[in-house]
Amino acid sequence: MPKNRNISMAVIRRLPKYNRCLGDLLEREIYRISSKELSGILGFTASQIRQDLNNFGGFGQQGYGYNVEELHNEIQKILGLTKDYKAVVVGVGNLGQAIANHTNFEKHGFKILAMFDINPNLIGLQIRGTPVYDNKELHGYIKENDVEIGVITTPKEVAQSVADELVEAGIKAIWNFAPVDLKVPEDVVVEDVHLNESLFIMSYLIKEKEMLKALEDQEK
Amino acid sequence: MPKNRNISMAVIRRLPKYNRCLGDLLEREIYRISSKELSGILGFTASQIRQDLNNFGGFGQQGYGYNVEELHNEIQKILGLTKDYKAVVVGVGNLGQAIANHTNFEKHGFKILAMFDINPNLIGLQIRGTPVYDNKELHGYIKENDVEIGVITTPKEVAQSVADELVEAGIKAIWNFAPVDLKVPEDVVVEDVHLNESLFIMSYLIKEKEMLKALEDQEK
DNA sequence: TAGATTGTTAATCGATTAACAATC
DNA sequence: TAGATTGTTAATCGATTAACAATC
Repeated sequence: MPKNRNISMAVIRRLPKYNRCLGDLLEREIYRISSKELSGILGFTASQIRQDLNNFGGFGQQGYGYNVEELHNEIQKILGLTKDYKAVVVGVGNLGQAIANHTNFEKHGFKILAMFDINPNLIGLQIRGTPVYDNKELHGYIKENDVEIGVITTPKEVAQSVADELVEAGIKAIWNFAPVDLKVPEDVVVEDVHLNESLFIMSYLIKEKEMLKALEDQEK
Repeated sequence: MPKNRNISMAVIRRLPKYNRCLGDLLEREIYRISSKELSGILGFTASQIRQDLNNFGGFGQQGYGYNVEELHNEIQKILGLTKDYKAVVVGVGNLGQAIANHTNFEKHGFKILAMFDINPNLIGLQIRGTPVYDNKELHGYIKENDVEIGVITTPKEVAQSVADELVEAGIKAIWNFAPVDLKVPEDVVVEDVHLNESLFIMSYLIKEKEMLKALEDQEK
């Protein structure tokens, strides 16, 4: 009976970290854990962990802590990982293929049914078992197969128009790898993976660390 | 003359967005912009934009706004994009290859010199011009070529030991695609791209949006 | 029961927004 | 000069941390 509603993005972005941590603990056959111990592993304060979890319900027990398996199950439910999703990839470049072949996603219930491209050399091929169709068939395919997720790995120039097609066909969410801010109606989810931004942030941090080091050396 | 020091991560993570936006404006031959106009494009408040930029210096002019080209140059400098970086990729799976072949990174000064793997079938190959070497040569190669960035696209089981090798060889930063929290000395930068987490967050948001919609329908 | 640890309220801290004097 | 818009200080908002009563 989750209390839900108005969970902040800061909390949501930590949920997968709890999920992974609890999975690891289970693998190590640890079945009980306190917020204090979790704090040691995750690097969040125990207080924050208790606050975060209590957004969704009281999963712990005073004097005991949390049952790892139970909490793991709850968080999987919260994340929506207990159901399967159908996805298609648009843009059969290296990145698109890498994602389609990434077996790990399927393990978590994200099934990539097909890929789409405009390149006639690719259309009709099977790439590791996943068929490549013509972009023109995108709309029909999504409708027919109740596809919920569209992955955009096209060049940035066509990303918005692909997004429009996906929305038009009734997609629920777009996993966007193109370096653009997509405009979609508010009932469509967009989750961005902006590799460029990640790289540039790393570049900034390298520079910052070097400046800091130079400053320290100077002080000596 | 940047005032730097103690810039919050929230600000840093917005810098690439300013950078991209300004690049787009230049392409559209717009040479002058106010924080108010930027606000309309980026979706940040004008106030936040001025605050953000003033962390690094006063780039604007009262009554005029910002010179797009000048500001773009400044932000590129701040991000450290005016110099070149040498990188290697460890783990020649689909993702590793996708990253090595992603020409866009090279355009911004990130040069991928070589890839490393333990698979004897891959070692010795050239993949689109990038040579694949044996993991054993990693340490020597990094030292000899002054490689600054190591990209980890290995399975998660070996990611930490690869990170250790990279650190040992004197790398400055790790771009980590493995779903683990790497432990490194504090003078090494780690920037994570956790695709799993991104996917799970999307899953959560889909569920949340569905619940919201169901609730709205109920109210009618 | 005594000890441990949660759930939750209150206090603190940091980031965002508003306001406005400075100035181009 | 008058209008526009910055840089910057002050006010607000939200997220994190601390504290502690409830309770297993």
